This record gives sequence, structure tokens and C-alpha cells, in this order.
Amino acid sequence: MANGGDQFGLADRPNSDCLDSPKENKQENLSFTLKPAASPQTVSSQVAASAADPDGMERIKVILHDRELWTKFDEVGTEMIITKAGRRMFPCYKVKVTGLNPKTKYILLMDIVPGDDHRYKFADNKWSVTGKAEPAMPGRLYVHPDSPATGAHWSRQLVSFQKLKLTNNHLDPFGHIILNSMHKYQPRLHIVKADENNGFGSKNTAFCTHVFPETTFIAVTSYQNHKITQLKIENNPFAKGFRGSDDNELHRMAKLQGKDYPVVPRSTVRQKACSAGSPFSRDTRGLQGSPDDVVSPFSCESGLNCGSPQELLSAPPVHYTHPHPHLQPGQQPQGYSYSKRKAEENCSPRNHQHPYKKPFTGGSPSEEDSYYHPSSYPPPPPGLSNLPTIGLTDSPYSSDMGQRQACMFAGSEPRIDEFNCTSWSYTRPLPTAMTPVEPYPPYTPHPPYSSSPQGSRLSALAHQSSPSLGEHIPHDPYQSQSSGPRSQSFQSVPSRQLGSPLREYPRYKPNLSPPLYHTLDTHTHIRCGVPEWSGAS
DNA sequence: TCTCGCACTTT
DNA sequence: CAAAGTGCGAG
Repeated sequence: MANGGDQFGLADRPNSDCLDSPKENKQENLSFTLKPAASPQTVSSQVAASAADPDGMERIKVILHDRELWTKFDEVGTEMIITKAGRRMFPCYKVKVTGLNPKTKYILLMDIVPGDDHRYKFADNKWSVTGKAEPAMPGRLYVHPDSPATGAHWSRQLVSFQKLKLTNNHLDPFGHIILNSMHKYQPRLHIVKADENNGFGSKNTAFCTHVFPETTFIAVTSYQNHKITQLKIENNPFAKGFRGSDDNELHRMAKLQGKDYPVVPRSTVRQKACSAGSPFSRDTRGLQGSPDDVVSPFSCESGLNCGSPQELLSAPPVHYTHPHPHLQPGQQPQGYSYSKRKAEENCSPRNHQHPYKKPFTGGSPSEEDSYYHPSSYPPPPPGLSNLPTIGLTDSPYSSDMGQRQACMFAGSEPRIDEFNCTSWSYTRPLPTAMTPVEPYPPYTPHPPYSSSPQGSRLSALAHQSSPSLGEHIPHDPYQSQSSGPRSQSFQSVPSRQLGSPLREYPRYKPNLSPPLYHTLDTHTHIRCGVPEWSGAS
């Protein structure tokens, strides 16, 4: 249980000092760059940042909605069901975003990256590492259906990613995010500036990434920890039928069972049985490797960044490894975020777009619209730089399509060279147009995603295929963070500064399939740029 | 472990 | 009312 919080070991994060934002009720995440002088963010300071942050990305703050609920799950060890058809996440990922320029258009998207390189098992009422993680799959991005939209739009109300679905089907044709069961993951939010001047592809594309450690979870095909089952039943309206408190239930159960069984809902029973608490909290973490303390989440390179998300993605650079952590002065407490200014464009010719195309068999996804896009995976941000042009200007679609979802795939392998360039495509909802070419990405054993540009390089160094956050990092950046004040604040790092290396995912072989890239006209693929930050170049 | 159909729920 | 999201439990 709660012992410490996460069982995954994620929880504790360093508290960074960076900002502490006021965490009071809610904490907000602040993102700020840590530029050297950057002031922490008070509001005022944020404003001031403009010079250095022309795009204002550093002023963006993101607050995780229902953080208390996320924390409850996190303390037990959040599990998210993954199914062939796709399963929503619960708790639902919703955020409040502030600090956006009301008139500027932004694209909000999410991706879910490996939390570490391990495969887990749940035995003896606790999670433990059983081996090395499977190669990551092609990373897919879930573009919020309202994208692109103005800052005013995003700020008006909570931004919900409730339609995002998780699947274990490597050939998923719906554009859902593909994950491996019994592996740990970390959702990330990316905010990409999409103004008219620079469509996605432009080199100046600015973006920032926000990570809330308490949203880390282990993907499962069926719940392992009864406590999680219970929390889901108690909090998810759709599972109300399993709530057992009442007699009703018992009766109900009886009916269902039709038999003589005792009629107590299992979950209830289980719970009780287990109630002892989850042992694992800490244990698990140990598993992860991170010693509890450890943690430094991210080391900051220049001191600037501290754990940038990127890092998360990417393998931690060398820095990472540093264990201990104490946070460096720039770190932050709760979530972290980083922002990058622009990516340069280098596109490497390489991107392969991989053509795979397959007919979309699946029939059209009924779901609303899913689109796939290749992208470089992980490093989102970096990649982001290349977002396709959606309609920045206004895409006609945007609103209409409110529903559509877009996904980007990671496509090509990101190797270093290549990886600089990422291509993204964005599809619109047009059905026809959209047909994904390849609906299914072939499953590649290795994932495509490498993330960051630099990553590639680094990665090489790092080598590890797994990018997981945890791994390199002394594990879980989050961990450290989580503990304290979690969530909210992030660090933002200027992208350039991030030198992070990224994690690399197993690279994907070109042959394998690149992600699909299809493209219809609609989407464009934008450029690849290398993020400045990339490597240290 | 994972998949499937089920009854139940929300939307 | 229909569609879709839930966990359950047998296979």
C-alpha cells in the first residue's frame, strides 16, 4: 500500500527544488525553463520570461486533474487494462492548461513511453521484475481531437484524453496506443505551438512536454492487484455494477451466479483478503531498481534541465546515471515539463517513410477517427517539431472533427541520423483520405521509436534499448518526484539544453516496418528537424 | 496469460 | 433506445 507510494517505485521523486510551485491545493506544474537564471516561476516571473522564451512555452502550466485519485492508484500501483479492441484509461487523463497565448494555436497530444526496461510479474501480492522488457512497439501518439485549437480554447476547460485507448494488439488498426502487458509506462503530454507561420513542419515549432509521475502504470490484460480492481470499481462509473456495498449486490450476485455460491462480489472478497495492504509498494520499487532514494531523477545537464521529459523518453544521458540525486537545483517537484523552442529542420532524407501499406482492414474504425501518423516516436517534442501541418491556420477540421483522434506513429527508425528528422503526418478525419495506409504497422520487434534526436547518438552510447525512463535513470525519475509533491510542477527544459540522450528504443530496423506512414494528402509530413537540443550538439 | 461473452452501467 | 465502457469468470 501505500507504503511509500508507489510500488512501482515511481513515486518518489526528488523534490526538486526547482519550483515549488505552490503546491497547495493543486499544484500546478510549472514549467519553466531552467535556464540559468530563470526564475522560478512565479507568475510574474513567468511573464518575464518572454525574452528568452519568445514562444511563451515556458509559461505554460499544466495541472493534472483529479490528481488525488491518480495518487490513490499510484500508491497501490496503477494498472491499466489493455485489450485487443482498445481500453480507455481510468483514471482518465485530464489536465487544466494555463499560460497559453489565447490567440495562438496549439496541438495537444499524448504518448506513453516505457517506464523502464523491465518486464514485471505480480506474485505474492506484489510486483517484481521478471526480466527485460520486450522491445517497445512503435510508439503512437494520440492527438487530442480538438487540435489544433487556440490557447483560449484549451484554457477554457479541462482538456480530456478520455477517448484515448490502450491496446495490446501490435497490429491495431484503430490508432490506439500499443503497449505490452506487464510492462511499466509513463504517459506524457506535449503541447505544440502551431501557428500560422509555422506549420508543423516549421523549424521554429515550439513545444513543451509535461510528465506526471503519478500517472505511471503497468499495462495488464487483467487486473493483478485486487486493490486496483477495487479502486476501479469504486471510482469508474461504468463499473458501478460491481460495487458491492449493498445488499443489492449480493442479490445480484446471487442471481448471476445463480448458484449457491456465496454471494459476495469477488472484488469485495478479495479485497478484504488482501487488505493487508499492498506489500509491494516499496518492494516493487526496489525491484525497479531504484533504490528508494535514489533517484535523482534527472540530472540536469547544464544544470538546467533537470529531468526533462525527454529524458524520460530518452535514455538518460550520461548524466543520468547519476544516482543520487539530489535534485539539483533545478528540479522540480511534481511533474516535470520541458519546453523546446525550435527544432531545426534537418530532415534527413532518411526518414523512411515506410511504406507499408496495408489495407486498412479493420474496417473503418468506427471509432471516431483515428489516424495514424508516423512520427518519430518518442521524443516527442523533438518530433513535434515536425508536426504536420495540420491546419494550423485553422484547420477546417479542427473543430468539426472534434472527435477525431489522431495518432501519430512513430515511424521510422530513428536512428540518429534519421532520427533527426521525424516525420509526422496528421490526418484529418477524412475518412477517405485517411485511410491509413498501413493500418497496421507490422509489428516490429523493435520499436521504432527512438526518441530523441540525439537520442540516437546517445542511445548508441547508452545503448540500451530500453529506453525506459526508469532505467537509465536511476530509475524512475518519477520516483523521485513522486514522492514529494508530486505532480505538478515540471521542469521545463529548454529543449536545446536537454541534451538528453534519449532513450533509445530498440531501434527499429528499417526493414521492419516503419510505421506507417501513409499519407494521404492530408497529412503532411513535415519536416524533420533536429531539435536543437538534440544532442548536445 | 489472454480472449471471449455476459450482465450491468453510463452516455 | 442504442451504443459503448466495465469487470467477471470460464475456456
